[in-house]
Amino acid sequence: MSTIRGARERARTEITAAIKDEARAQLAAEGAAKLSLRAVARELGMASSALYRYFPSRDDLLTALIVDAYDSAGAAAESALAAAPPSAGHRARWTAACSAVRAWALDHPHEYALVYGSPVPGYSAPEDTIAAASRVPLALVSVVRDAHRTDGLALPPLSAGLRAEAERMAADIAPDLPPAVVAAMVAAWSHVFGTISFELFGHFNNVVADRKAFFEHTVSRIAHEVGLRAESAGTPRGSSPGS
Amino acid sequence: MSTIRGARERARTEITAAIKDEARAQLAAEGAAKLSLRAVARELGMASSALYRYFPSRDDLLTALIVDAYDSAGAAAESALAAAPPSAGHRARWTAACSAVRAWALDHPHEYALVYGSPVPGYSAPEDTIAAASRVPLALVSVVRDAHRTDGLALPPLSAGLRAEAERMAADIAPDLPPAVVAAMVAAWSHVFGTISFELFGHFNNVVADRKAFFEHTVSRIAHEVGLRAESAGTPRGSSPGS
DNA sequence: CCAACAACGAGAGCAGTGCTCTTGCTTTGC
DNA sequence: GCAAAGCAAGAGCACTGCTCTCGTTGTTGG
Repeated sequence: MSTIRGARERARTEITAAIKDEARAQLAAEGAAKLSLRAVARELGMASSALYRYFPSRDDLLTALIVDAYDSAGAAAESALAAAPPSAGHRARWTAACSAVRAWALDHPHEYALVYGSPVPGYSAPEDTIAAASRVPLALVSVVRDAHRTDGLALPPLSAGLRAEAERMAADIAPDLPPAVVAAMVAAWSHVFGTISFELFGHFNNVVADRKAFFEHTVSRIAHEVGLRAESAGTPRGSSPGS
Repeated sequence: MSTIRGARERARTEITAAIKDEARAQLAAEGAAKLSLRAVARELGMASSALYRYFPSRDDLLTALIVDAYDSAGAAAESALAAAPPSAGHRARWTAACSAVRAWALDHPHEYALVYGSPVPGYSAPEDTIAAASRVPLALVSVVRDAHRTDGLALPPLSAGLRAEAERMAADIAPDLPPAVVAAMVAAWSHVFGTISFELFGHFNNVVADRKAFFEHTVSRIAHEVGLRAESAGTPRGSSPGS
């Protein structure tokens, strides 16, 4: 892995990358449904059968693209957090991470649809995707964790029926956070992606015009729901949590 | 339309229905991607080319199924509301409608994915789908409207940046409701479907175990976010909004 | 150094797809 | 009663994922 030994190995990694690049280009141009192995091979000047030496099936190629897409989205969220240090305020970091994910989705709509839309034909999420898939939610968790350690969190309400499940989730995801916060985090996660999906998949057509404003307002409400206090220290909490 | 005139018209409506039924069966069995016109024709004992007399293309068949799916989901929400009269309490009706949508989604996962997942290949949301697509959100709005008229609503906070957009949305969707409530309703709508989508599309795997409990808790939180007061009249609003 | 071996690229081919066009047949409307 | 329109069927085109075989080429152990 460290040093490329022979010409053959070098060629293999290069061709594998070229295939993925061309496939990604087709994905971006036409969507996952129209991604064709033969078209990729044609564009690369090779026989379609040769492509099967690198990816045993079309679904395997798609899975590789899925992992890359998860990583790409995760990297966008992480770099947004890196650019917004804790001194900027936890709520600002939360908004920055969420907006970065939305910007990534708008920039890569077909890749977003590939990972957060309906699962493809016969695919079942392979194990190797879960690490990449976890990067965005983990980035969001890290913001809340930082806030919990420094300023503290306003505990979200937790219904009695969810207490056991919330404790289980907390043990799995973030044992250092209160179960109520972890449950609210999972809800926040699905709310953020629900909003992005609705915008991207056309459900906001004729409904929401200023999508950016709506998203930022929603994300701010979600931050409040998770327990992130209002920004400037001292504001009690009642007045205007949305701005 | 009212009376079926000739044998030919009768046959046409019957065959059209048979095609849709068979297509729906294939959709439920294998998903939208594997729905094949030729397979439908084969199963119906007719030539594939004959099918084009009824649906000019595969996408048109899918569009018909999409409209039916929207209608089916909307009917599920509406009948849940019909079964839960206003006397049952607005929050109970809200929960009933949301749970009915979730139950419908779990019962018809491929149809749900067809309408709320990533849009199909050469997608374009035709005008004739919007009426059907509006049934579920309108059902949710009706619950909130009833609550607004009788018990009143707790006004959700509205950030300054969204005021104009919220007023625009309110004018379009529900002029009789406060803009802040309408904005919260749109967010609630995307949150509910984000949660259902995450459950259905596998993003809750290894995260949420008790999906029903999580969904009901989330829906209750959303109700609070929209402004629906706690159930038993008299409780101020601060104590336990989640239960 | 070179022979055995594994990886590789290309081509042909199979089964399947959406869709079109032409050819007859049947029902409808004047 | 007859022309016109609606209809079913078949052949065919261009495309897809995928498999198999057959030479070729790079790697590697003796």
